[in-house]
Amino acid sequence: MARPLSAPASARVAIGLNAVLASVEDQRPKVLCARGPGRLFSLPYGPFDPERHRTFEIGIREWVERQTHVNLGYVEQLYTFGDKGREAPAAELVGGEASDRVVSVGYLALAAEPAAIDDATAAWRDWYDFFPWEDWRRGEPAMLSAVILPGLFAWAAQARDESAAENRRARIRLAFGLDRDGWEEERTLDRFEVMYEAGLVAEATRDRKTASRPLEGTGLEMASDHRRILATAIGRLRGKLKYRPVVFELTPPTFTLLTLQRIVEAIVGFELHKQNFRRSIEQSGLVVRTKASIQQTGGRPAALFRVNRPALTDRAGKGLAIPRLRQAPAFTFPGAEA
Amino acid sequence: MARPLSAPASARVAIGLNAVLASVEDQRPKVLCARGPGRLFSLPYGPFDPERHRTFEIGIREWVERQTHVNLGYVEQLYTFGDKGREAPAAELVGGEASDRVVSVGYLALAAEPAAIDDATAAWRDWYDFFPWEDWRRGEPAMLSAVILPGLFAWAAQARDESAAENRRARIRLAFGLDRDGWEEERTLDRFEVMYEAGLVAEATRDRKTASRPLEGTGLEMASDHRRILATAIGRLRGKLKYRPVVFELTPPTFTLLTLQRIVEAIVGFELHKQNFRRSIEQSGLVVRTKASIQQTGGRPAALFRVNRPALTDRAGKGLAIPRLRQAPAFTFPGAEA
DNA sequence: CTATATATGCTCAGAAAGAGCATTATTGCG
DNA sequence: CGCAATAATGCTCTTTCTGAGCATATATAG
Repeated sequence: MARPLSAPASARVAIGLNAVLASVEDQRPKVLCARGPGRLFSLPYGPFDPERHRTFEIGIREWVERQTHVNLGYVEQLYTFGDKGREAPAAELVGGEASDRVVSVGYLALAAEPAAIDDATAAWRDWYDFFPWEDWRRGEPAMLSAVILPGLFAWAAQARDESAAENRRARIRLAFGLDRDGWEEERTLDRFEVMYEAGLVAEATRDRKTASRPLEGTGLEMASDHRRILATAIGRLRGKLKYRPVVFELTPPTFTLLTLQRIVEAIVGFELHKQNFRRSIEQSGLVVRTKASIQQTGGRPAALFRVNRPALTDRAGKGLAIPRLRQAPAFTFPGAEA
Repeated sequence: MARPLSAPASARVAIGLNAVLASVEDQRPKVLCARGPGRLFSLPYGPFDPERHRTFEIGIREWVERQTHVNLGYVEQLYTFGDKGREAPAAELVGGEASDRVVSVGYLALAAEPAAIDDATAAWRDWYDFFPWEDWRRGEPAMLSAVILPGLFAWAAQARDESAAENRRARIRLAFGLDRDGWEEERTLDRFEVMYEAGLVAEATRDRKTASRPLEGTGLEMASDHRRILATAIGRLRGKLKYRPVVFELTPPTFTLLTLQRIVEAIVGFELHKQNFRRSIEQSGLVVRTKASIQQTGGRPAALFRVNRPALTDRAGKGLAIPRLRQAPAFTFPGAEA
């Protein structure tokens, strides 16, 4: 079992740090974007400099905070992306020579509010601009059954043999909740990857040279594999909500329970049962009622709450209950499936 | 917002792949270990060669399978470790010059059974040799209240001010379940990190030059930060069991429900309620009863089950229920705490 | 045949989760 | 002012999930 202490020089690669800096504003989940090569949106990216940064996290915090003046409350490593071909498009712009391998470590960071960005090349974007099919707050997104699922089924049908086709169908079922489990909001990445493989998103046609054209309604393209990273981040955040009290990294100092609910809904992408949401939040002990209350437009004034900081560290083990409304009616699988 | 397409040459680093290859044999969770420098145990390690491997996962599979002849069923990226100082000990062996930064991407892999290793320098070890306090199957490990907690409390008491001390105490409470939530098996990494910071494990005394001596009963030392990686893997696997049917990567082709239960218990580190475990397994539809049965030593013969493969992909969304027995009586916090 | 050791079947109680009804406060308008 | 509209809050009910434990069935070892 070889254990070389250092890799051959040929094996050196550059490491980049990608940040998905998320925030919720006005019932919209936002992500900080830059304009990459070819005017594509991209995630803010900074090289990791081993000379200056003792850890990745220090590196990420430093350059994000310096460039955006946003104080990162919460930072979490997402995934390390090292697939070949990630940088292919860039290499081709440069002239077709074999591109340097760039490995990037993706981070998820949360900010309480989308601070003004002083850089004209950067802006906060609603993350559903990139994943319109992920927002079910106003019901099932139309492009799902109109465009995406038909496209996926066609792709499944093109498989070389029946076993491969069944395999593709199973992946579609799982990712899009066509089986008894229904739509699982945290499968964001699975959904994007199936769509990518099926050639339904712009990145797919760009990365391969094949002619399958991306469809309308499959969201905005991003540079490199940034949309995949963003999908990973959304899925991770959606999952994390349930078992860690991370929402409070996104809340203002004081908020009503409905505000809190809207923030959660913006992230998970569907509406919650109001009364049950309050019940579980109040029981959790993660928030405390302040004496103040606030009246929004028409309606009984709402009590203002604030985070119960000590409970946050003590009970870091608990997340929020996500009381769904009636399970969205599962799609029926056209042909071949029940 | 700078987005350099390639990092300066100074920023290049070597990437290593570390594998935690886990298996369960004879009611013991095992991990494949090599003997590192200084005869310390280490995790198998291979350099990532961007020329040869299109993805990390391909790289990991290739060299682990080649060297161990174990077919990796399940492979999952764990975390990317890039902290400075990770390789300090090695560098010092080499002569004290500034060590090259090595970033390592840790992977968790599962194998159905610990295949014979043809390499004298490698061996399967019970992972509780490294984390004896994590095995509660025969009740609370003695060294916890005898050695570890006292050590941690002493560390908390040494904090510079009361606020820092309370902070340390909160971390200890959370990691070791001293508060109302009780012991949470998946907090393996938190526990190890607190112990490391408190100087209770051998790695801590080795890495700093300080004189705090590691205590008896705090497990076997590993090279570099491999024990941290292993702790991450154990925690991840323990958590994953609950929401993905990964156990079946560790089972023989056919097994009794008790065998399955023992495998789960080996991983989570505590005993389960037998009847409730069966109930949930049978309801899950993840296994099917075969006609065969088997009689072990004394006792009614047990039905043999096998995995229900189609259900595994379809219902990949569900994990196993972990029906705990009576919550282990929470420790009481000495002094200062209730 | 008896003592033991499991495997299996079932029941019961309490907690958690999903739904929906009823009441209470405010604002905007005739 | 009285009424409609809009939320915020309080509660109840039912269904599931979970934790525990009792009872019965089927082997093996004397």
